[in-house]
Amino acid sequence: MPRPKTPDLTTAEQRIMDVLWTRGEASVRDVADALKDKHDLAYTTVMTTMKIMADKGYLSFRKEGRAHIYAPKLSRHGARRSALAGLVSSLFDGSPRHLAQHLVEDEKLTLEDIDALRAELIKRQSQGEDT
Amino acid sequence: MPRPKTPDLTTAEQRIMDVLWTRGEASVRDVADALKDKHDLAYTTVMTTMKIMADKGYLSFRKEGRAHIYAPKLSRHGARRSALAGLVSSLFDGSPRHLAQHLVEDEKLTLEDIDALRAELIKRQSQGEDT
DNA sequence: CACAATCTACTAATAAATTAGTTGACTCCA
DNA sequence: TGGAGTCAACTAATTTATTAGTAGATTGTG
Repeated sequence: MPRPKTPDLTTAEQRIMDVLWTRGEASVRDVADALKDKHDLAYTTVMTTMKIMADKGYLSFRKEGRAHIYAPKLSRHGARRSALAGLVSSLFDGSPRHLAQHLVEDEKLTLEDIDALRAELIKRQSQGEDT
Repeated sequence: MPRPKTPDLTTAEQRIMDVLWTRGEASVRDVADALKDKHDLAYTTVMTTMKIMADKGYLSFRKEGRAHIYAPKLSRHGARRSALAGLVSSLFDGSPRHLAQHLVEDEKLTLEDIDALRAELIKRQSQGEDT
C-alpha cells in the first residue's frame, strides 16, 4: 500500500475552506482573490485544488453563467468534530477528557474558561431535559 | 512549491511512536513484532520508516551489537502539545477555550469531567503559587 | 463580427509518504 | 570453517498533495 489519503483537510484545502465557510459560497476567482494577500497562488492552482475537493466530496458547485460557484458540503462544525475525534483517538487514548486535562496542564485554560464550560454544560442539560 | 512536509506525525510514524513511547526504546525487530497483529508490515518497511524518522529528528539511536536501538526524541506530551496547538490554530481561531467549548457542545465532556478539570487547575495554581 | 478577457479542462512537474525487494556484511553455531 | 540467519543500506514502485502552464470554449463589447 502506498501513500494513503489524508483523512482530514490538508493545509491547502483548509485555506480554501476558510474562505468558503466565511462567504457561504464563492467562485474560484473569489477564493483566489481572497487568498491573494497571504498566499499568492495562480488562479489555476486554486481551481485545481477546488476541483479535487469537489471530487473528494468536500465541495458542491453550481453553474452561474460561465463560472462555477462552489459551496462547502462539510461544515466548519463538522470539520472541527472530525478533526477532534481523530486527534483524540490517535493521541489521547480515545478520551476527550484526557485531551481537556492536557489543556489544563499546559495552562491553555483559565479558571474562567472552565467555569464558562461548566455553565454552558448545565444550560444545555436543563434545556435538553426532556427530549 | 510541491507537497509540503507533514507538520505532525503521519499515521505510519504514529504507530511506531506508540511502541517507542510504551517501551522507552526498541530495535526495528521489536517494533515490527509489536505491530505484527494490527499491521503486518515487512521488516524493511518498518526499518525504512524508522530511519526516516531518525532523519527528521523524531528518533535517536545507538548501536548495540549488530542492531540499532531507537528511542523517541519527541515525548508523548510534546507530540500532544504540538498536535493540539496545530489544531487550535488551524480550526479554532487560535482559542483553546473555543476547542473545549466544542467538546462540551458535542457532549464529549460530562459534568464530572469538568469538575475534575477545575480541581486539577486549582491544585496546580496553589502548588505553583510562589515559584 | 472580431477581439480581448475569462473560465474550465487537461496536462505536467515535483516532493512527500508508504510499502517492500535486493544486496552485502556480519554473526552464530554445528 | 562454512552455511543459515539477521541486520542495515540502497533501491524502487506507487499514490497523494501542491503548484502551475497550455489549450480551447465562451462571452461581452466596440
